[in-house]
Amino acid sequence: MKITLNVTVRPFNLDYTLQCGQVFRWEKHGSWWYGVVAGKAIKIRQIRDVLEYEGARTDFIGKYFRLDDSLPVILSRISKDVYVRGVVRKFHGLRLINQDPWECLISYICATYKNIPAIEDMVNKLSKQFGSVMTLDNNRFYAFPSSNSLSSATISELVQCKLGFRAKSVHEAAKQVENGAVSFVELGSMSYEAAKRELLKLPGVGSKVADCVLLFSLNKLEAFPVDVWVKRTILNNYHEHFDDAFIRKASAKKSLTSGEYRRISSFAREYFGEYAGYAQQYLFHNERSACQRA
DNA sequence: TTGCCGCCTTTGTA
DNA sequence: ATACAAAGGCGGC
Repeated sequence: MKITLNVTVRPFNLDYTLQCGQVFRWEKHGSWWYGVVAGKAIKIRQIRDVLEYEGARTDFIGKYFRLDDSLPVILSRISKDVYVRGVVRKFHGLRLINQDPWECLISYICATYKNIPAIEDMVNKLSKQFGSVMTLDNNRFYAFPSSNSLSSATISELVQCKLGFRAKSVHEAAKQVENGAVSFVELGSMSYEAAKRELLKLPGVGSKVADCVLLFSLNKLEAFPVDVWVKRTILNNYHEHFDDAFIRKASAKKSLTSGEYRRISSFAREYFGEYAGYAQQYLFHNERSACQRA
């Protein structure tokens, strides 16, 4: 199956989109990217204007990669100054992905105080241990485990997947999803603020994790997750929007208080506007790629 | 109500 | 080798 994008009207860069650290389960072999989405193995590649794929329907690909988002409009809206304009130009075509909320929630609970390679390792171990196996091009792939399978796993089994202190949160969150205490369908229909209040009730979910779930899987494009990289880039490049005492205090510490988090993310939401989440992902990817480390 | 401290596993890197 | 950083959260005071 193929989609012709016409990238001048509908810009898209598959590599930036899958490499920028928003998803953890895609791997590139040769020119093809392989991943498991919605319980099915998919392969996809991009050659200039053409997106070629197997294992999914066209409408699913379009929805997953948000191909209906008008990137020219979004990028022009968030390009409020020369700095962000440069970053947007550098990674032009990067799109947010519309992830499965359940997988996104567990992935970002695991992401707490871990770097991206370690997160990929944890999520792959969870999938191999608890997910169903499938084959594509003679390679084995594993579905992301269901809420039922993670809620019925033991803590020690989860610890063996290198989750550490996150194991209890993952287990408890899985139980709450499984028993219906949280419904992603309901969250999707709520406002950003209301959905965030609900997510914050889950164990292992604070402001940052909640914003990631809202942005990456619940269509709340105004969400602006602030992790260590985003904090760094905002305080360095937008310091004129904060007083010196705040800059010094927030820069010195590794983790933010909830007040400091709110101050940075609400500044960004007001400054970048309704598509602040897109700005966040471009800035995050730029800050991280400026550093050599994965 | 808010702020600040210390701790929470594990892995990789300098 | 030993220390530090990593898409933070939470309970204590």
